Amino acid sequence: MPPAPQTRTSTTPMRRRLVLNGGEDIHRCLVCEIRDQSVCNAIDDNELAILAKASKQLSLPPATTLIEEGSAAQAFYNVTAGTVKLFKSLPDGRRQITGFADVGHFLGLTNAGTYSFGAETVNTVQVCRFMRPQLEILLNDYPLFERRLLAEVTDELAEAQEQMLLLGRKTARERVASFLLARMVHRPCQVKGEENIVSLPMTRVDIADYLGLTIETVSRTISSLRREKIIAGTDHHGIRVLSPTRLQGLASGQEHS
Amino acid sequence: MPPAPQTRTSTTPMRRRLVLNGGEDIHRCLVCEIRDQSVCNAIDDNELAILAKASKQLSLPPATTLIEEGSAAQAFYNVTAGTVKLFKSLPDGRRQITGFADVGHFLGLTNAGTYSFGAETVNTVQVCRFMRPQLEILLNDYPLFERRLLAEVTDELAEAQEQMLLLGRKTARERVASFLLARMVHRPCQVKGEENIVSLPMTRVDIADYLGLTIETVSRTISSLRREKIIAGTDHHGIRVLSPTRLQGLASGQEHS
DNA sequence: TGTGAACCTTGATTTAGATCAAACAATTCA
DNA sequence: TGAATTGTTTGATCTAAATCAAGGTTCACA
Repeated sequence: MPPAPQTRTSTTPMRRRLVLNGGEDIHRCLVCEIRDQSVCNAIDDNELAILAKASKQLSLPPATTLIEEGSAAQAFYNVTAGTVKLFKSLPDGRRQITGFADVGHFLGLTNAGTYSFGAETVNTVQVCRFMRPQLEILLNDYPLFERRLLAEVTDELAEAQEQMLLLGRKTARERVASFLLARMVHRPCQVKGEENIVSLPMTRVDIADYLGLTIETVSRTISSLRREKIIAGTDHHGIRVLSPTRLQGLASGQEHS
Repeated sequence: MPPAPQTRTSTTPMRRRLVLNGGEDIHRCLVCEIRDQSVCNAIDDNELAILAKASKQLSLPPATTLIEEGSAAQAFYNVTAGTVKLFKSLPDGRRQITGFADVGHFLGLTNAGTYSFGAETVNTVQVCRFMRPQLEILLNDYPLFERRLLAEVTDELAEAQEQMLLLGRKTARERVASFLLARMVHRPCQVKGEENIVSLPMTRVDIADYLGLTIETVSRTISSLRREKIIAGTDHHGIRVLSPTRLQGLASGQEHS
């Protein structure tokens, strides 16, 4: 696709020239289907060319390292397709997945010069990459963008606190139930009549590393929920929730009350 | 102390009048000793009267509820003295402390209309309280303030991720070591020659609820570290670290490598 | 379409930390 | 000052989840 001619208006300040170096299709952001799910919806329609130029779209195969733990913080990513796992590790290899970033989520924000976490694709992923200087220009020039990012980070912090409650105080059963429920609520299956299908693109190892359990415990717990007809298996990467109510009760520890 | 006369300059936009309703000493922020440790350092010296008027200083006794879990989000607090614990609970009473906010830290930021967490003072605490509308005015009028807040929340998220690694993957010994080390590093004792003294204003119950353990395990672990001469007790609320190196090794799981 | 590798499940056994129990400080306040 | 209360330590026992072990599935690709 040939790049469309630049149609900057006279009101655009000169320093925005700095971001106009991507060489990508400037219509990319205009036609982006998930824009209103992400921080990019803070940029006005007639400024989207600037956003497109500030970022570069990348398509990444499964198990690609996006961010190496401890490496220099150079880029910021917005996920437009697929799922990325974020994690922290101990020297002996123990790993904790701190979150899954799927469609509409960003990753790579940090104050330090180096990333304190790693990031790897779970499946085939599309991201828009913003290099740090470009990101800073966006933050400076678009107050709404900064506000949106603040809101997004605040939400992530609330999610992290919920996960601390899970890791510190919930049983294995409660953890698995919480996980399935959260994925059902936050990433509902789009197909009609299939609302209660939870997609699990990640492996059991990833689920275990997210829930602070072993793969054996995750597997046993899922089997047990299946035996009790609370869930039903479609295949290993999809689960149908038969009783959202019971799952909800389990997740908040109200099994025997 | 009588309130000093208002000396607003002619450049102050009219809508800032909205924040000029505190009736407090407008010099409070100017003489605030911990201003440069907090988000307030984003406000220029000659604008500090606005900050003082936008907030109200409160002195709170130990065990005061600042934020009720699930209550309407009406205020934002900046801690200027003492320590506040933030927590989340399950219906049956299990509790996870998600962090301790001490001097210089803020609390109460949320996107939702209600707080998803609770907050209670550990000891005698001084806070500056900003009501939501005032906070929003500050965010709108002072880009630096907003930027500083974004940085602060980003840091908190990184801390939360570190805590998830602790809760999900560390042993009791590693958790206690990490906790002592983090408190030593982030809240160093000011007294000269006493650099390795860690102050623990919270009870064992609080430490246990922060580390995802029971009080018995916390107590036993501290006793064991004392027996091994890695730490020495001053009293129950103070610990001297005898070997920061060994503690650091323990905290990152390198005990037997 | 078959074969190896990666992934998942189930069973037996072990263990770190929880729970139960009791004594021992420290702090409050009458 | 001392009795009550709250907080801490230590010991004995239990258990949820880890570890160890072995099959069973699924998937990629030759």
